[in-house]
Amino acid sequence: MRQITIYDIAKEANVSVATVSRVLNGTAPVRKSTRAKVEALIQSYNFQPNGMARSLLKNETGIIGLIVPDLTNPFYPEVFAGAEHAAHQLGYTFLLSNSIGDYAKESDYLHLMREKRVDGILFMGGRVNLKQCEPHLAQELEQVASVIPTVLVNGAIRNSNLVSVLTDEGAGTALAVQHLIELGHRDIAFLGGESHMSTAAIKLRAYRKVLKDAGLKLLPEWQLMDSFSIDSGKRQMKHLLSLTERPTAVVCVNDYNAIGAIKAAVEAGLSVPEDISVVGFDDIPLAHHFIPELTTVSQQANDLGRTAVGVLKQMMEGQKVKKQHMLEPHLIVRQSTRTLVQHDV
Amino acid sequence: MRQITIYDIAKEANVSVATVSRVLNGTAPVRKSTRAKVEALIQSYNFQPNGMARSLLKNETGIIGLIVPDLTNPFYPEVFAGAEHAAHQLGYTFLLSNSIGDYAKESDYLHLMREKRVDGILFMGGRVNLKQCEPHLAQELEQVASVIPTVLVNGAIRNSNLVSVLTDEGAGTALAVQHLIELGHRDIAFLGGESHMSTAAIKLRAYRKVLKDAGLKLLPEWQLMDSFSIDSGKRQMKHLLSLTERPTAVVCVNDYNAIGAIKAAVEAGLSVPEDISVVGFDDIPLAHHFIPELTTVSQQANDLGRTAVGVLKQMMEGQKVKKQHMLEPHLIVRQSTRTLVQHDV
DNA sequence: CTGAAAGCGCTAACAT
DNA sequence: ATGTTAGCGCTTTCAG
Repeated sequence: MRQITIYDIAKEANVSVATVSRVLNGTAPVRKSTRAKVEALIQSYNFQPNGMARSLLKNETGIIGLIVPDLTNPFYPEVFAGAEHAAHQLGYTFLLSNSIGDYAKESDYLHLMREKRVDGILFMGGRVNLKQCEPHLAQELEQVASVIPTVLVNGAIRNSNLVSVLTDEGAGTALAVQHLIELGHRDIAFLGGESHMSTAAIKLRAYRKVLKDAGLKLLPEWQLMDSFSIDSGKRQMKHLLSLTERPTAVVCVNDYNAIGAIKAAVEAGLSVPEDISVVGFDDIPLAHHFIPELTTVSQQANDLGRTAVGVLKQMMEGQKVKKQHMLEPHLIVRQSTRTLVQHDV
Repeated sequence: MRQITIYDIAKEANVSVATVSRVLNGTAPVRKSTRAKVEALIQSYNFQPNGMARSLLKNETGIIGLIVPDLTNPFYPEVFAGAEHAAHQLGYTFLLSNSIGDYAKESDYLHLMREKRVDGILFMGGRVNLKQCEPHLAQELEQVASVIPTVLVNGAIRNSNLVSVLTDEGAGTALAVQHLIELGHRDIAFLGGESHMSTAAIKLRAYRKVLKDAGLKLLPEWQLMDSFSIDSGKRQMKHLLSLTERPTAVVCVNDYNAIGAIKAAVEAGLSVPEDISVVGFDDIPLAHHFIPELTTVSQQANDLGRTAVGVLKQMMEGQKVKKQHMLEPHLIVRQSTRTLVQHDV
């Protein structure tokens, strides 16, 4: 059914629409009595101005488009929460889309958001997590970004001008490996994710560098790549345990992998951390509720979201911003790692 | 910077805006050559029609407003995923808001969505999960619903005409309790959530009924109410273990409570399910990755989301729909429950 | 097959 | 302090 408009109110109050608009927005003085009359009408009709009309005129929607691969991965809701909090204070709401890492769907949504004229875009996952993003996908993103302020969250696209907000994952991994070394571990493996993703590559590189700098063993068969799931962690740990030369500790590409690894170890009759130390990455909420509680690297997902909105805001205001905004991760030591004890005493 | 409009295209192609509109929407035949000319221009300018203008005219936005208490609770992303999938196929996108169970924020968002003229609203959490919703909160919701098709997901408001899609939580709890009884348990406790929430009340009632019908012990001190968090589960289990008369199994209001309960039991030196059986509710993704894997009741969160969108769609099309759409939950038996063994042999 | 023009609901000059 | 009016960018009669 047709909703009440500003005209209906104006007519009934015997004033012009301009006056109604004025009381609505407080944009110019209105005599007290007229204001009261109008306000009463607004109340009684429960009138709410049409945002589309206003948006069309002002050329702004108050909406930020958020493209996320999969909200079911607890990392993203955390980022979302941070972003939402910041955005709400600035008066923005989110148009949200799950891209499921499907590039076509990402493109779909990119177009949709352009059509809907969102004021800004936050893009996570999919193509911006690739080690090497295909040119046409990158170009599409740049094209959109040239019209709508866009920031890549927790990812980046090389050789582009796209601005991104991300965690220093290399530094985070170094923290994890160093922690294990300090605990006396010398045989440390790396459980990776999909090798074409930049996060896996960055972390592997950091892992190698720290081990090398420490003069420790760098076995190829201890550098695994699979995917980011719990099952992947299980598979990789199973493989590790089947080797004749076993590591005493593993660094995982993310918390899911770590959980999978622990499950596999437990199923094989080992204890964590007594028999093998495991460190994760991300600090998903579950990490400190799992048994054992997970030692992990916090990406401060909340901050990531908050910062991304802050940067986006600046861009929407037409300010110039840095191309890269790096957040420092930090190590959270809990129960899944501990001092190496020599079993062969 | 100003974006290209249909007028720019029209002028450059030497046609009227009407013609451009026609090729854009295929709403009337256009001569092949003109069409080609226009399409070329659209391509080269990378023109994208302004959705706001169209929305204003058509009086529809293609947006569904989704109000959720907390995406950080893994149940909701699951619902979202189901809803998103269904909505995407129908051409809708979501405007998403975290209400954090804050009624004022819920109201805020309700107004916002009305202002933005979303085509429909999906409302979860907060006031619709209350055992008894305050009249003015209920009224506000009804007012919005009278203007915008609205469905309550996984909740309801008594004595209202608001339509809702929900799981039969009573039936689900009965399933859980019966399962324990069949395993030989006779001393079964209930770990609840906040007592003013309908879900806690409904589940408690079902728990009582099944036990009573089976002629089993119904101790008041085994019927706990706290909140829905992991910590709450811990607290409640700790309390239970401090009693002189301990249950051999517990039914929890949700998976978080169950996980907390297990943690507390483990910390107290017990094993699950050897010493005590635990069943959860919701089947969050974590449930089958936890150690031990959780026996739980699946709400089929995905279905909930999908169904809600289906019902909403019907409402948006002006169809009449049932007031209540009940989904049947089912039991998923995993590792956290098992046959009672007599310790006092 | 194509163009002219009205109008969706609102805001913001510009008058008065 | 208030009214008139011109758009914002698009779709859709209504004419040709």
